[in-house]
Amino acid sequence: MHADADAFFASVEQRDHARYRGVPMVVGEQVVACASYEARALGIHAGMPLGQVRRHWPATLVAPVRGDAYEEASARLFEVFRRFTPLVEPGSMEEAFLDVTGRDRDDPAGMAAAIRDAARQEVGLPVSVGVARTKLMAKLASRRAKPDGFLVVDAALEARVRPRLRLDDLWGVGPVTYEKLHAARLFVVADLYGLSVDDLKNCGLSTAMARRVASIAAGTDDATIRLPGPRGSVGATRSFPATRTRSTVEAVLRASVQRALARLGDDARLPTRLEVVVRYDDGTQVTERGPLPQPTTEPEAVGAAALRLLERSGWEQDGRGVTLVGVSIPLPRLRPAARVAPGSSRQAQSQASGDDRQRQKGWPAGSA
DNA sequence: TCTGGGGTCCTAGGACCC
DNA sequence: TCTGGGGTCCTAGGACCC
Repeated sequence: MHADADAFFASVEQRDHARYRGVPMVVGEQVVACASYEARALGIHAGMPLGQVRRHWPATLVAPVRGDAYEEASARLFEVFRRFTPLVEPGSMEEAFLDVTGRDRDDPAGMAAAIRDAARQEVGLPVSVGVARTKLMAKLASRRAKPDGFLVVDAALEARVRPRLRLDDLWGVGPVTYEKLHAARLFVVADLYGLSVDDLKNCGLSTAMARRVASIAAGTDDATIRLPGPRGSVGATRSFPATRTRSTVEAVLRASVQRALARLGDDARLPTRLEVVVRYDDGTQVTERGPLPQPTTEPEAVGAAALRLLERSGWEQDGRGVTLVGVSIPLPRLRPAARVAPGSSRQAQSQASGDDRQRQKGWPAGSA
């Protein structure tokens, strides 16, 4: 099952403020982060500059982004999801895959309705639900069910629909991969029939992507729920008009360090590494990575390390303007307390990674 | 059909070790 | 001392997702 809140940010604002209900409105600061369905009907969509919205649709209401409200709504939404099954894989703040195998009393439509009702009653948000045999099909089903609906894809429907799926509609196939498939005159899933993984690799796909695409054609794409582990990294970036002024670039980088560290919250893990990203005005991007002098969340120490990495990128010697800088802080997979003496570290580490694999493999979904 | 920002996963090449 | 094979870790960059 794929459960996905409709127009999440906009729906939270409409829930909390009567003046936003039933009218075209958007959430955003500079650009539209989320448009209400009423606004979408006019042609407004995420990513559109707010200036353009105000020019063409002056009656459209604009709500500022209230991150805390969305976090809170997200937490309550996931509480609802977890009441139906502990096997919940978040896709983002507002959507998740749920393995409900054996929990739906052979009534997937009833269960989808129950989840939607619970989200509506308890969180006040519309949630669309897709039910199917695999994650891909469930995701496509919830997309099709929007807004505020649900769709159950049974075997007969899947057999009809799957061959006709457009490759550029597939979750996991982005513009780059689609372009390669398109160049090989492959457009829908049925065009993949008879092609091997090697054939797809010869189209320029990586091994992992070729396998994924081949499995979609074979109908063996996965239904595995991956339970979320601790997050892998925190980061912050900021874009700005192209500049070559050192004080500007360094100030933005320092501020990014502060924001990334703040994002760490109560996570007890101490970062040991740091990454600095620089984007130039021709769109190219470079990343400098390196160890911190010692594990720390001390802003001064992390900031100093960030400046060294920035220096190392050679941006000042580069003729191009800089349009974005930021940091990403990878978080250690092992808790410091789990560290062991050097003599046995290898065994301890391989054991730990084995555990992680076990966790990531999760549970098989079986067949619906 | 690109706006900005926050993430995950994969890959290729090199260093290093046994 | 050389050769081949296997493995891990690190680095830098890409693709994709919301």
